[in-house]
Amino acid sequence: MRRRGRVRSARCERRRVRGRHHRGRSGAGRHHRDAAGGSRRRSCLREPEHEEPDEGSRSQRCRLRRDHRVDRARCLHRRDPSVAIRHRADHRRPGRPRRHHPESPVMSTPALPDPALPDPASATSMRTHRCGDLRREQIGETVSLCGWVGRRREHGEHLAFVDLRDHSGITQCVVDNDVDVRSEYVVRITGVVRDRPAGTVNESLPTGEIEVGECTVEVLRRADPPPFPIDARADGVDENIRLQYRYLDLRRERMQRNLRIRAAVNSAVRTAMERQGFVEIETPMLVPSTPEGAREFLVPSRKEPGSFYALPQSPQLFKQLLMVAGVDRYYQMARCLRDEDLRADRQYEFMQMDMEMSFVTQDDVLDAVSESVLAAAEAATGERPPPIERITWLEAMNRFGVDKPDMRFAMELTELTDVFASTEFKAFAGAGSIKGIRVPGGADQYGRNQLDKLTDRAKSLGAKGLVWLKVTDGGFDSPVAKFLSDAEAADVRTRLEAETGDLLLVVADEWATTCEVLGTLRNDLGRPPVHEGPYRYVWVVEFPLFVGIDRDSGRPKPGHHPFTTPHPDDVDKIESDPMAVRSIAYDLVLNGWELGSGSIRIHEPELQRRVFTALGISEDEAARKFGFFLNPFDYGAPPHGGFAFGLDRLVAILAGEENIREVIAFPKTQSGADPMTNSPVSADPKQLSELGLKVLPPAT
RNA sequence: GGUCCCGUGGUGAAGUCUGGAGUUCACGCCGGCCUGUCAAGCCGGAGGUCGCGGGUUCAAGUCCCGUCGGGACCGCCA
Repeated sequence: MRRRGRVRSARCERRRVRGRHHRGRSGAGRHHRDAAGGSRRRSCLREPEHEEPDEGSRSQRCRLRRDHRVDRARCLHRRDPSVAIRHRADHRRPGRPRRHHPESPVMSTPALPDPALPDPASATSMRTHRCGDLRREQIGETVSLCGWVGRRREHGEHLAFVDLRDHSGITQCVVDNDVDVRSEYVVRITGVVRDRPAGTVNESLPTGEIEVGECTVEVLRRADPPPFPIDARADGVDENIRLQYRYLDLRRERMQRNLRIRAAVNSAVRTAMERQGFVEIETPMLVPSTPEGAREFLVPSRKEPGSFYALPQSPQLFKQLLMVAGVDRYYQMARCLRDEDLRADRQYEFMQMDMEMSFVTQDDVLDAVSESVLAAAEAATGERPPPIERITWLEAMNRFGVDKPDMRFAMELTELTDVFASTEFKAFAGAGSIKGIRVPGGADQYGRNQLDKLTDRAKSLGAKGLVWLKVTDGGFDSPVAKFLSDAEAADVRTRLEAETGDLLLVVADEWATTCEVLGTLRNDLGRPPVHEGPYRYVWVVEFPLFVGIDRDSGRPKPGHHPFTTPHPDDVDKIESDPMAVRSIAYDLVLNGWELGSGSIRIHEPELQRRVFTALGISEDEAARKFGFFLNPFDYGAPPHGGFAFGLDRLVAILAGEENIREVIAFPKTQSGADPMTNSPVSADPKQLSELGLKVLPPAT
């Protein structure tokens, strides 16, 4: 009872302390943000009423997200991509003794630990094992674990189960004294590994056969209750709150796993590139602004007020100059920055595996990149994908309507132009291209309302309209059925292999529009979540050299960039039929996500001149805009080509995530803000004056 | 620049269409009970300026306008 009294008083005191602490913490948080200064939007964020998280996601989205999470977990369990990462200890040779002297110094982890050796990341001066390490082999050993207190299950004064958690997993510790430990306290627990009593094994935990008993608990740091549970339930928490407390979000298994998949991918990519003789070379972050491409982040120069650096949107020009420099094979895990609007698959800053090689053809580049991507996939999933297939851009457009086809599902575009060659139906007559897709069993799933929405969607994508046909036993249920001849109706049915109950969607327009609209609808209606089904890697090759006409200048726009080599078979057409010229440019696509792109570059001045001319760029303009880049070629540029793929996207898909923010430790929101650091913040007037800058009042 | 969805105790939701007292549910938190639990259980309690501002109304979480914040998408991303 004496002890209980102590506990009570300790808790009472804690309650008092906690009350003050809470207020103090909130105040401190505001103070911190106040110190950062900011615009009206940010000062609004700092208001007390905004201090507490107050934004919740809506039911449907959340339910979907939760369901998705469950499915994903199942799926991952099935494919088992992360076991090697999560439970590296499993790979230890049984019987090999573990080091468990608290004094044992442990040096830094090698980049590629030999899985056959004891994991050097395990023991430290303070612990003998990580929380996910212990198995039946350790029974009888006295161990020390360090970590955060997860769930506690108290059964009166002499028995409490504490789930001790670190990045590696959870171990149940049986505490029979009354130390006051609460959620997320940082503790060190020393005790003896023992068998769990019969019937109490937890099969859902890798450590579930054992527990640590006779525990001595040292509280290393008390902690306030977290704003959300540090487990899978936080998947449903508003992302803004997760980002505000990212350091807590990252404690969760899912996020730890994602960080480690990312590290494994990085490591595998580096190894694969180095094995192939590529040299990692860093290129500058402060670079000149380049005339073409994405909007750049500008960095003002202090030494030269009024002049600016740009942050690189890619190391493109440097890597090509490295080829001129005779490096032969370059690669870099390159941070790239683009000031364009953010999306689920786009952040301001992102990582690319950037590479370039000399004296090569397309096959050499594709082989080298494939090796690196497949090695990364194997590292993350434990399974090496089959060789990557190739299709041409034209085939991708015709069959899937997009240049980044998701080939995990069918619903391919079907050619119908010839069916309606002499149609009476005005909407189809004279259309450049008519194609359709079949939504199996879609007739019942799509009511009038949804079909109207699909039509709106098609129109917003540039189509003049959308024809829908519900397949019935005798024919079509459709507003346009009466305009189709019997022969046309029969042909449509046969071509699309339509069966009763299907929904058919038909678009008639210019070829590009028809493809694009149906390709988008195909994705809208048929695309599975990114983590489902097989991984379908595909090289899309033979991109057109020019795509579309620039609205402002009236010139053709380069499909990849203006230094891309035209396809040798099409070089003759650069002047006569530029839009028909293919290029040696290629994209790598995974499950409908563009992972990256590359090309064989032009290294001959004459060909470059012809392409510039086709692009409407005069010699003067070329010299002015690209001289700094192309003049070095005159000192001897080797034939070369390269590629870059986005690591964030690759990791996201391999981790089963729909959003690259989930595989970035500290991402930005869609508006480009970081709720944790509250960036961006307004600049100190002194900084501005040093840089010779003045902020204009907001235009109204 | 545009379209759409969403802001309700610490967290997630219901309530909003059809205005009538801050109502409800789950988790968490605080206290009590509890010796084999494992997202423990039982009992009790605290906690909200319904994002913010304006309007309509006798009356607004609910209707209208604006605004801030989050998300998805179009434009943009050579």
